[in-house]
Amino acid sequence: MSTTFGKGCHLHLIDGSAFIFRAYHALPPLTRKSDGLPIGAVSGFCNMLQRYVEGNAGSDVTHVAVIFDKGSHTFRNDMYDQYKANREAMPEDLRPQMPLTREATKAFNIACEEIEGFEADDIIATLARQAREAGGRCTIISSDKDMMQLVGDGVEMYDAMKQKRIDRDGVFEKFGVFPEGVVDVQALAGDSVDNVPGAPGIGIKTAALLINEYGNLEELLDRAEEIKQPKRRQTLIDHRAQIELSKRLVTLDGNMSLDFTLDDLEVRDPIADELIDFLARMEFRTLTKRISEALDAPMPEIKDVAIAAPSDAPEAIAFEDAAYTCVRDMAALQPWIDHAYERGYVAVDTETTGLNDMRADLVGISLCTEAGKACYIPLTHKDAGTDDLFGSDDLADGQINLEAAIAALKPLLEDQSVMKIGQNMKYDAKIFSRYGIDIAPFDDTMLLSYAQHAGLHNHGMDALSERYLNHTPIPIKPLLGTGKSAITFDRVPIDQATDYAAEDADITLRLWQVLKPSLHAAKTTRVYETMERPLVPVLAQMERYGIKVDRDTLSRMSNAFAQKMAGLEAEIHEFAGRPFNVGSPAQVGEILFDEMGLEGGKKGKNGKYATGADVLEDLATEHELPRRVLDWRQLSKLKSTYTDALQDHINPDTGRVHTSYSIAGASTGRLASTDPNLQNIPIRSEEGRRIREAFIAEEGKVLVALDYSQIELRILAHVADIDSLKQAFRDGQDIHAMTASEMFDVPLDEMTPDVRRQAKAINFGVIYGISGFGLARNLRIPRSEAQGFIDRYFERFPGIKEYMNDTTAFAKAHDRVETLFGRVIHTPNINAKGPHAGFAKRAAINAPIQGTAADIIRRAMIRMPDAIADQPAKMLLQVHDELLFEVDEGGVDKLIKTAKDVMENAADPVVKLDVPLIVDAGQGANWAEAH
DNA sequence: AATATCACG
DNA sequence: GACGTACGTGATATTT
Repeated sequence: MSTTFGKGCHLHLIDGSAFIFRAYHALPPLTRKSDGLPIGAVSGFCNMLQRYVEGNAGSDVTHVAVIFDKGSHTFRNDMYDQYKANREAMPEDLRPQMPLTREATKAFNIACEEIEGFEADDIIATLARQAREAGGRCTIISSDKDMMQLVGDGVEMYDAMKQKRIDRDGVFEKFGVFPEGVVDVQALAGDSVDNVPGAPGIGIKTAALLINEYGNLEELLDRAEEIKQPKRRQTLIDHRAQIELSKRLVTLDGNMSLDFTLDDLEVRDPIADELIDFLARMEFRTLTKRISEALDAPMPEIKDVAIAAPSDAPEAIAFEDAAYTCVRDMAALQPWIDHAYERGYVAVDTETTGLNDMRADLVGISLCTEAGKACYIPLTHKDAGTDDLFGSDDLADGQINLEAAIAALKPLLEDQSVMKIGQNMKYDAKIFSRYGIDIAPFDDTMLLSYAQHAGLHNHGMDALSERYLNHTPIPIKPLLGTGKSAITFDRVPIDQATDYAAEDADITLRLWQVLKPSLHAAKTTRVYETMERPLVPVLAQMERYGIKVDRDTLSRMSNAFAQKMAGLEAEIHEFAGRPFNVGSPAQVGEILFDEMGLEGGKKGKNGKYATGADVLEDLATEHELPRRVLDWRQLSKLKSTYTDALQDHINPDTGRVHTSYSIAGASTGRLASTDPNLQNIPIRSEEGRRIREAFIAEEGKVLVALDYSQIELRILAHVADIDSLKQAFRDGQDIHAMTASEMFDVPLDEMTPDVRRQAKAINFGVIYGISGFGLARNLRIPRSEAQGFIDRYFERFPGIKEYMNDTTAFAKAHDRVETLFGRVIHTPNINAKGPHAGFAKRAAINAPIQGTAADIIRRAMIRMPDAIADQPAKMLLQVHDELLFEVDEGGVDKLIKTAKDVMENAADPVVKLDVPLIVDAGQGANWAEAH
């Protein structure tokens, strides 16, 4: 029944990606009611297709196709590696919807085409050319200016949004040239969206002027010397190669070889069953109804069960009654995999031999596909053994072979259309990656909670289960035991392991059913999608790389510290008149205040003297002993926490130290580093700083440190809108000197270091929610004087006081504050009375500033891997306002340029800061040199 | 398990 | 007018 495409035929080509992105951005994040699958873009896409079909009833269109992009790497990336390089990554909640838009197109019985490595534009160009050569007409349904070069001679565009046809005149309106001149204009003007460089300083207007004058780009470039304006002439001469490259980038490939013909695109009527079945599966009630009526087909029933079961719905199986399955062979595993595909989501949890994801081995995997329905797949449990306490090293019977299970689960865990749900997915993802599985897409209940409830409670599974499911999870302690007799999970009997592990997956799924739907109402979808979840793979990668630490350097330092400590200890005992434990604050207090009778001993609530550094510092003027104790403590700290402990953290397999970052630990959005903490390696004291010499680059490589300069003060200047501070940052002035000058009426060139130091303390104090008492203690000045400084400061910078008042008022009204990027930090004690009140107030003032800085570096980190993908460089560590890289010796300059650029522009495009962000760079063979 | 101390931004 | 007080973290040793 097929006609050959030719004269009288009319081909419609729909730009699929344009439809999808418009649908995604125009609609609020809609989720499928039964399971929470993000579905907003698919819904919008279907509505647009439907409107398109309705609008075309009775028109002359004979052929139609929806054309999609496929793959992110195209031949244009081979030409120019920066092509489309500044594109934001696809939102996580859009990715699983992409395959569904293809399904939708097919459900409408419209041809659906995509070709790996090519943009939709090229396919469209090729089809448009074929249609034209066959003597037919072609309409491209898109408003993308990149395709305007195709217009003319039977080819037109149609802007579905503005409902406007674009013909040759329409193109002229947009570009100032007719379609044949479009690529020349684009080559000159460049395109910031696709990152096509063009000629600097030349926009569309100028470009059109030039092309119209000289006829075409080649002519223009050949005769560039004739241009009168000197700057323009020079630009064209200097950037000739870049302009020619730009032209190649914007020119569409209309000569692709396709494995289908125009005839395959003939308009077909929808098949009612298939279309309605698809729409019903997506649970689009309104659209299903409308189309059922239009096609005169019965309206199917769409189940109306929300994932978070309403209270009047039948209760999900109680945890106590849930019977969990132990999967012991492949035949038993398959139904679980099938069910996961069917539902489109599955909760996953791994059990391992330990808590260190760099070293622990996989013991088993649990899956949960609906509340109360979960299984545990034991893989490497050891034989229980009969009388031997430790059991044998043989594998227990009745377990699937590890490799076979991995092979069976890998497609599911990597399938873009199935959402994997985990609690603290970074851990499981790291384990899976060691077994060759790149788990995606995923949701993380810990991060869902963190995005919504930071500041209210912690986000561990136990706390979440208690709070949101009213259920206490089975504790792990009784299974593993404690102390010396503790066993690893592979020694836990499989039946006990099943109850525990399957329940974890069950809990995780139920938490997701509660926490995912509430994300949107909490207005934290964007924070979760763009600043929490995408960070997981980035951190996982950094943790896996680790940083090289030289054991010998640490060991030598430990010995040196031990010697010095022994000397100090002897002196201290001498001064005290008797031996005692210098490491015991209680005993130090006794010696100082009871036995030696020094003044100023203050007892805390436990009846112990305070002997903190500030106290000893004051006493040091009166006696030799306190100074010695201070020195001893410094060395003790350095030795025990750093030079000794760090050695134990060197991974024997890699020779490197692998920290673990907790994403949901700090309420403000900062990361925290644990096991070991690499965010508090000494630097302030000269002795401590030398510990950084043990953090080294691999042979032939260099460590590069990039840190934001004064980022929190810059954010303060922006949020409090202080013109003089903002201007000072724009001018690159010394901000503390400038503050001092304003406050104390001292001209900048007469500034003394001491006055500047005081202003610096005040600047930082402001960020922390300043008080006279705190400033007085920090500067060691009388409280009245400190209060005077603060009053003076607010007098000179009234906007700061206003910011503080506004922030606390907002917190009191809403019980939360927010960062510039919308991160929510709850302040539950802000309306409390008593001593809590002061804490809460200062925390509320600090949180938006610290949190915004945290957001900015998070954004930089998320963009960094793509930005440096082509460089011999790895991002290793984050220390709040600093990123540390390891890079091949020859690649230092390029890395600094790229990474600095990413960091300085990390707020874009969501927040436009009134102050520039400045990043300083250092490099060296070790961390001390790099900083 | 709680407390005191001190390392970092 | 008194209360207490700089913000955010993690690791270690001592003491309970």
